[in-house]
Amino acid sequence: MAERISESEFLVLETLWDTAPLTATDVADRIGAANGWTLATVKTLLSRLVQKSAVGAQADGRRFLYHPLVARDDHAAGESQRLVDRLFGGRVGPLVAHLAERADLTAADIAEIEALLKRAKP
Amino acid sequence: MAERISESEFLVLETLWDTAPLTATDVADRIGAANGWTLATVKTLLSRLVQKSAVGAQADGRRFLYHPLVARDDHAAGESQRLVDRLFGGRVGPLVAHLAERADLTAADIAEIEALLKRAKP
DNA sequence: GAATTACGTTTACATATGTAGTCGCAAGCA
DNA sequence: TGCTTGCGACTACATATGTAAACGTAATTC
Repeated sequence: MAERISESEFLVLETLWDTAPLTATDVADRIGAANGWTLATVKTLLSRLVQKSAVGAQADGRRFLYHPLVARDDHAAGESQRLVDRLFGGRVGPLVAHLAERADLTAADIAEIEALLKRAKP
Repeated sequence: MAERISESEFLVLETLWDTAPLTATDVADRIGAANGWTLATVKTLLSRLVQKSAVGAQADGRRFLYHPLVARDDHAAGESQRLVDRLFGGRVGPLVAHLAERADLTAADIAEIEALLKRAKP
């Protein structure tokens, strides 16, 4: 399902997108210290992700190997859509306008987007 | 401050961006029913927005006239930046790519963005 | 075989958020 | 002047989220 994923949960999910499957300890080793989390915290986040069907767990002996059930792209697309809907009435133009105004676009970005638009054109 | 504003609070803020100042009752009249909120709920949301310094309250006799303290554009820009940072490593290109792939771009959007990019170009 | 270790599960607790009721007071109406 | 009404403040309670300890059990080590 499309259960909402929290910020911390997202960081765990990112780790699994990067490498999967991983055990809870693996995940904690990779991002625990960086976020100030103990192994216990990582375990809780993994459990909640499993509950939300965002992550799957395959038994491997007495432990679990966790792997993502939602695609990174799907999640990103969903969140992007949410933002565009909420803040810009579903219009992408104004979003890009905002980002462009804040000089967040490099020349490479511009070239990339222009190429994309050409392809998107009917 | 740049306190995070919740979804419900955002809806109240939107109302004030549309028209300000408004009393709590005014806000409730405008968006209460549509969201299934009672006046009490609207009052709580307004209080929280005031606490977060996102909304200001000017005493008008016994009641308050509420008005936004944060600009709609600033909020939108901040949230957009957050999304881009979190999901796309700060790169705008991939964000647009996602939206383009999902066919969320109309011909008008494309024209608009192209015009924007031309202007943004050095 | 006993002690320690490695796991997942259960439980815990604080803060944020969604949603709303109650209280106390001031203002207007009767 | 007393009653009603309108309003903000305070209080309340459920769920979500951040963060983690305790518990029970299986495996590994000595």
